[in-house]
Amino acid sequence: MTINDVIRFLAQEYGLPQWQSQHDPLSELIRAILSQNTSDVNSHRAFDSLISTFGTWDRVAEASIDEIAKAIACGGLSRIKAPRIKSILNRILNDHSSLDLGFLGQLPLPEARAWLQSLPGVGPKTANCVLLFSLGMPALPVDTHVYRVCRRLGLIGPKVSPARAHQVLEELIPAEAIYQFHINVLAHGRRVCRAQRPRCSECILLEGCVYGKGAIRATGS
DNA sequence: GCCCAGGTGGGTA
DNA sequence: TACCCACATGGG
Repeated sequence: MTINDVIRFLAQEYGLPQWQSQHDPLSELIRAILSQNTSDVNSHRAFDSLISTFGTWDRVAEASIDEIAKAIACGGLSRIKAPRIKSILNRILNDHSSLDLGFLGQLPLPEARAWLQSLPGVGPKTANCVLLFSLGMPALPVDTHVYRVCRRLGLIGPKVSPARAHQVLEELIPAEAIYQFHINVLAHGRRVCRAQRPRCSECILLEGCVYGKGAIRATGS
């Protein structure tokens, strides 16, 4: 089985999601930070609270760390995330004089990613969320679900770290298929691969597939 | 009351 | 470089 077989199978099972930008890059960035190590319910709650409390990002930038922390407390980890959000907004204002990350769309992917990752609290996963979901760039956010499913599929070896997995998977998956791959892997993970087992016996993709012999290869079609 | 959800950065060897 | 751990809240 090849990566193209996996992509084709996922498309048959879950469809062909078409990319469309749902949030501006800054909102996507703040959403991604609030989602770090946090359940979806809590992170959405924290984002909504931040918006309803301050209204605009300029007002968030003017607020104190304590005020931001209070607004996002319902999401958890507020004492870590509030200073990061404050620092990020100040950095954007200092570098670009307005709270607009649209300039990222004009940069080559590696430069846009490097700039994002230079921000406090922004690692590869958070940076790639902004690049993929808001700007439509071929960057793959590897969260715990994507990491777990891709390991079981043999797309990444058992000793590949989550940080390195970003590079490995982006080299493996055709750029034009990254968005649908991400969406469909999450859908697949939710449906059949949740159990904490080294292999997922009910996963169709994994029949006969083990690390090493029989594992999915990057080459071929 | 306990477990699970779930990225980043700092410290250490 | 690799590993370990702190970080905080809410739902089941």
